[in-house]
Amino acid sequence: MDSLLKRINLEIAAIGGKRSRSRAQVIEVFFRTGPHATLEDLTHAVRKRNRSVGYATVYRTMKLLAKLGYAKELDFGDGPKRYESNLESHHDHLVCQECGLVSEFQEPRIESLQEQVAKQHGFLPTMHRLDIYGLCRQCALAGKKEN
Amino acid sequence: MDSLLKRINLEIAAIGGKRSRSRAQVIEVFFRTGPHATLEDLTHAVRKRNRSVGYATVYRTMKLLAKLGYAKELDFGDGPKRYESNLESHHDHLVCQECGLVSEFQEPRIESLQEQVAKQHGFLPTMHRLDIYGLCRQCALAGKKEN
DNA sequence: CTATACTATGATAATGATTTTCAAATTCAC
DNA sequence: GTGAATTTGAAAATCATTATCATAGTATAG
Repeated sequence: MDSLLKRINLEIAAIGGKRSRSRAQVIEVFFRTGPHATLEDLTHAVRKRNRSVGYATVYRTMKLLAKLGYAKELDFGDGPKRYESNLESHHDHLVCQECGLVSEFQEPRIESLQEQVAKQHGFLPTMHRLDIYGLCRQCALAGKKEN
Repeated sequence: MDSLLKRINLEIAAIGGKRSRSRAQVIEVFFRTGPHATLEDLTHAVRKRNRSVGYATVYRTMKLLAKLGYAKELDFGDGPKRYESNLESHHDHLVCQECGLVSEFQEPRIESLQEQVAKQHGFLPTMHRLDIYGLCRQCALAGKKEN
């Protein structure tokens, strides 16, 4: 964690930025918090430690982390954007439309088919997003019982 | 087109709704307009015919079409949501991050892998969204030349 | 250590898009 | 037509995101 923060600070310095306590706190909270947190979630979490951190700082820090490639912005079409660490290997999402649960999966065969499709279209892919919406196991079972 | 409108009106009646001229115009314009139109696009297009149609009516009509399954809401993470007809067979999107071009593709093998993944997770899928972001052929070539 | 020149911050305001409200108009069944 | 309902258009409210600005903090050169 400390070495990660150091690495990020180096990159920030490299693009002409300076360190800051608030930002470091946001970064630490972000990597310690579960995935799919909203800006509001993160702001709340940071403020538990340091009451004086403003929403704008959390916002700017997350934009910065996204720019540097450490965070990914997610948008599942409902409320606000969510953020997740980009340190782990790539994965896609299963989103429950009933309870909001977001789970993750990897499927290399899908990835490679995507590459193929892009190539066929002369398209140079930089990233993709695959979200499957529906009912998670729990909600699917609950739904069945009701009928 | 007329029969489509009739069918939609029947469904609206079935859920206790009434017809309306403005709504019919929105629906017609929507199906005649190219894909990936925003609410603003649609409002403009409708107003060419009928100056008095309000943005709210376009908004409500599109929500209704989405609810009935005739339209799909798209959100590519940039500006406002876009709408496309859901009458054609399912497809996914290639989104150019440079010029904004959105093209479509179908890949049944990806679809079936998605089914498999969902099943493995005990997940009951209702829909999915796969967007590949990157550079379209044109922009990829333009980028190469610059270097 | 201090001065200086910058970046970062927090509060707040501005923006942009979506959604709601409400009185008036329209539709439909009778 | 009449009455009970839905729909409409304009405007306001909401919600999330982004920009602004004066102040505070950080790095660096001397």
